Amino acid sequence: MTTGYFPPDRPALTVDVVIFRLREGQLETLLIRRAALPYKGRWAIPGGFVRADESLDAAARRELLEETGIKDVFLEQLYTFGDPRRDPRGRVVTVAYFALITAAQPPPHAGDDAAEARWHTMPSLPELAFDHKQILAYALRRLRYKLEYTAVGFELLSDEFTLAELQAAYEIILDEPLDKRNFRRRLLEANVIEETGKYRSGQVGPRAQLYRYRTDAVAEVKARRLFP
Amino acid sequence: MTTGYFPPDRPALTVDVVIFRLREGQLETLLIRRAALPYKGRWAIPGGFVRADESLDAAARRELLEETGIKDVFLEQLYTFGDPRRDPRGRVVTVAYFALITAAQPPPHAGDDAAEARWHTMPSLPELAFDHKQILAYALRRLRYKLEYTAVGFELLSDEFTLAELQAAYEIILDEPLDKRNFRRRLLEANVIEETGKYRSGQVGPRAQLYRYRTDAVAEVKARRLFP
DNA sequence: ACAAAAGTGTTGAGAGTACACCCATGC
DNA sequence: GCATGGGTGTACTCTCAACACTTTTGT
Repeated sequence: MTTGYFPPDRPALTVDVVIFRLREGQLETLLIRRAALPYKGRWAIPGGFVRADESLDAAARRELLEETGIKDVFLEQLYTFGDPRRDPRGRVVTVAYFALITAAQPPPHAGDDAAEARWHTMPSLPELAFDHKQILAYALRRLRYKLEYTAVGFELLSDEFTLAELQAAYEIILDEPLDKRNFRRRLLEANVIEETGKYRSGQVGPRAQLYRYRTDAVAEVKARRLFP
Repeated sequence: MTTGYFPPDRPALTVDVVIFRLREGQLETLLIRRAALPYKGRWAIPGGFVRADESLDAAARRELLEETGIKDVFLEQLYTFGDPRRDPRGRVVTVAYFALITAAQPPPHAGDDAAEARWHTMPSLPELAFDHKQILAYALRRLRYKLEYTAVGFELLSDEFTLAELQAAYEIILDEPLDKRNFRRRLLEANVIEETGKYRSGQVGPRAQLYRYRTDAVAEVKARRLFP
């Protein structure tokens, strides 16, 4: 950092928020259809300009609220994309975030800069505006990665959940089947969830114990070191 | 992303590059003493404004070259810091990078915005300008983290190195002793280094085999999953 | 000859993985 | 009564961690 001089030509700064949820056995992300040029009519990750007096986190949180009406969710800075030609209008640098929300949230409402807002299932996405395909791929990679060494999976479920639901969430995101007994044992031994004493019933079959995430749990896993 | 309208008041955008090297058994970082207000005379992480036509990576690379005369090093984006009050002059958002270089590099030369550039050993640092203490702490955490699941340690050594040197590097950064036999076995089994056939001699004791990093090695480690 | 540093294997403990059946409930 | 889904234990394999001596070379 920097001289006392301030450059006159500054890039515009935006935040883009990749929002994930699980629904009906699928991973979904919220996209908006652009109402304005450039890329008018294309789908894009929701986002907007950072205001003069707000932090980046606050800007991301505000965009999330405006797009979906949701607050108090998991939100994490992802990466900053700054290729000079990523926006045909001129220099726009974007700080990408990713958010995880539960399926039981109010439906999105299109903002003034979006003609439409809709959930898209992850494997089958439309063409995206700008470099948003790249940003989304990055977000998905990060989600999978975080899932493996962090207790972030709970952010996609409601407060109380069964172990079967949690396992299903992991299987959807990691895209591989998991062993039920091993899953349960490890999760319980890790001491990050606790029984609520309540049960989910109504379906065919026995009632399932409901669990909740232990807020006092420290759920970071040490990676197995290779070096060394 | 965004309407067709472009906001008139944009934050200034800088890159700051935390540069690490190992020297004489210590982890060092390059700091510059600020020649201008604010924080005149304080030590700071080298950095500068992003130019209109360059990517963020290019800006970081340019700053690194200007501060140290070095190119072709390990450089990675770290995090973007955007608190509205982090710079008293006004809104400045900075994209932090971190770089790893070998000790055998030309000495730094102070740029026009720095009164002085000097290497500081990591545990004992002076007071820093802006939020640079926080940025540096973040960079160190990331370095340690990366070291455990990535083959990044080699970036701090010269092209050819002995296993003892590599182990010493790990011990300095992780700040804990490592077992020699386990270290060697695991590293060799991981297949990321190869013998050069040459030896380091001159010191008391037997000659030590020199190794080099295998450029074709894929050196990412799967984390041990906790969830599930 | 002595000090410094390189190199080399084995064992025990713990974690990870694979695998199948019984029982409660709703229809 | 039957289909669905919840819940439970064990054995094997592999990885990880702890640990000490011999040999080479420079002074």
